[in-house]
Amino acid sequence: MAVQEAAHNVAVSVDVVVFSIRDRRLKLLLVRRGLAPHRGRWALPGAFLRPDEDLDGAARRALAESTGVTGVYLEQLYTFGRPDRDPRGRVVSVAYYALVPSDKLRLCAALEAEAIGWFALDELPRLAFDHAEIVAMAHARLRAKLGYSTIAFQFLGESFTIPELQSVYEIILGERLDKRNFRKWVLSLGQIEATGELRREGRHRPARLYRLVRPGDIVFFK
Amino acid sequence: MAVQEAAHNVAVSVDVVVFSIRDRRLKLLLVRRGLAPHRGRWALPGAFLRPDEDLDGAARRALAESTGVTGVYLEQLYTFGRPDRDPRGRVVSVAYYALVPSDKLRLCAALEAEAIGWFALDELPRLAFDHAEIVAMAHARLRAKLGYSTIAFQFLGESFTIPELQSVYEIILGERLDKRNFRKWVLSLGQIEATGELRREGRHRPARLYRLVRPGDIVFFK
DNA sequence: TGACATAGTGTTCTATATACACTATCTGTT
DNA sequence: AACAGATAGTGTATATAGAACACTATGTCA
Repeated sequence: MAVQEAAHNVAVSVDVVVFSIRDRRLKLLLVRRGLAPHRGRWALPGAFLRPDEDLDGAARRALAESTGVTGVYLEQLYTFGRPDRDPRGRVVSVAYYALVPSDKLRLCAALEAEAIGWFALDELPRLAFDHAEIVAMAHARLRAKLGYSTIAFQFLGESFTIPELQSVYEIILGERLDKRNFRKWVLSLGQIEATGELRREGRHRPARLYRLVRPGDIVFFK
Repeated sequence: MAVQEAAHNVAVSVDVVVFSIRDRRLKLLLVRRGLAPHRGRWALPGAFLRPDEDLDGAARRALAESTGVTGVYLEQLYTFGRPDRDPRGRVVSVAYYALVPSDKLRLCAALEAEAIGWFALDELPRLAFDHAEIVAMAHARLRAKLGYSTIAFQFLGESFTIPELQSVYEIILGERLDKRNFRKWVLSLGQIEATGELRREGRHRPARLYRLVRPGDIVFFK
């Protein structure tokens, strides 16, 4: 290939920041490295780019291999390429982040016995490579996008109650919100509609269920 | 290098969308390719990543080599890696965009005789590779960031008048703005202060000059 | 000195965001 | 059956931000 003559050769990897809400906290999935470098340290799930794979495909593969999860929201975040970021050689990493709804997590419970763990964002272990920097950027992007997109709905199943959605916002933003104002705001977006069903849970009044008007789409507003 | 065993080898390039305002229009700099593939077609200025260079450094080098411009605002945009995007082989391109103030452009007037051109965004020629896609994403990012950052000031010199700043917004957004509301808004941000000087230009009342309170910083608001 | 061109200035109205307290409906217990 | 406990659901008043809108000020050049 002609391009290889002019160009320095580099390995390209993808790393994925996998967010989910568990135990009413925002957590991310880490894998414990079995090999050097940084053996035994926690790291983001990742993979090297394969010859006929595009970047999104490599990120989906890395996610599926570590969690078994498919079909979730995935977005490219930033590309990290400091020459010394990997002691094995020149590795440029294209970072992604993924949002996994809690109900998809039960599917991969079997995997959890292995070297995989969910960590709250404020209780992260020391991470391999420059992964702490990647996580910080992913967290900032997630918080920013909450305010002007339907990204938060990706943490919930197909149908959800407004209090459930509110708690997603509260957990990610780290602050309590007024439930009257929240309900008014979310309904004014025109993105959700009542299913007509109720969800009963606990010994109290059941909540109305809603669904996205355009499920699967991420909508930007304002 | 151990990493090369597991990893497919890829060439990494950077491509830079260089924006500037010329003749009261938003334009971008393109270079005419002298070599195959896409010989003779217009393309974004770019470079292959060198062994000891980080990604930002490669982007600054590509910018300097094509325009002679240094010290301008530069931001990573997105990474493009479709397997077939370059017929020479596997090339992953980390795209950047740069904002060049009009007064820096006079410095590289000599270069303009060569295979370099400035093109208005709505009059682009057919571009090489997937560069049209890169340009579209850069333009969208630029417009979005206008509303919540001081990014627009990067198109102006150290001191500027409020009508000059307003025209930057109008050119990029493609719509006229009310000058009373614009002035009120921009002053309310607290990011600029009057220098006390005036700029006389043309046969009319001179305008007050302003400067950024924190020159060099890009500030995000709201 | 008058024509012309752009700079600079305030107020009103509308829409959006915030603050805030009580009633409704279910479960489980006595 | 009724009561306690828990969360769902509702409306109004105030404050803030954005939008619409027309005239005066100050320079140059003929």
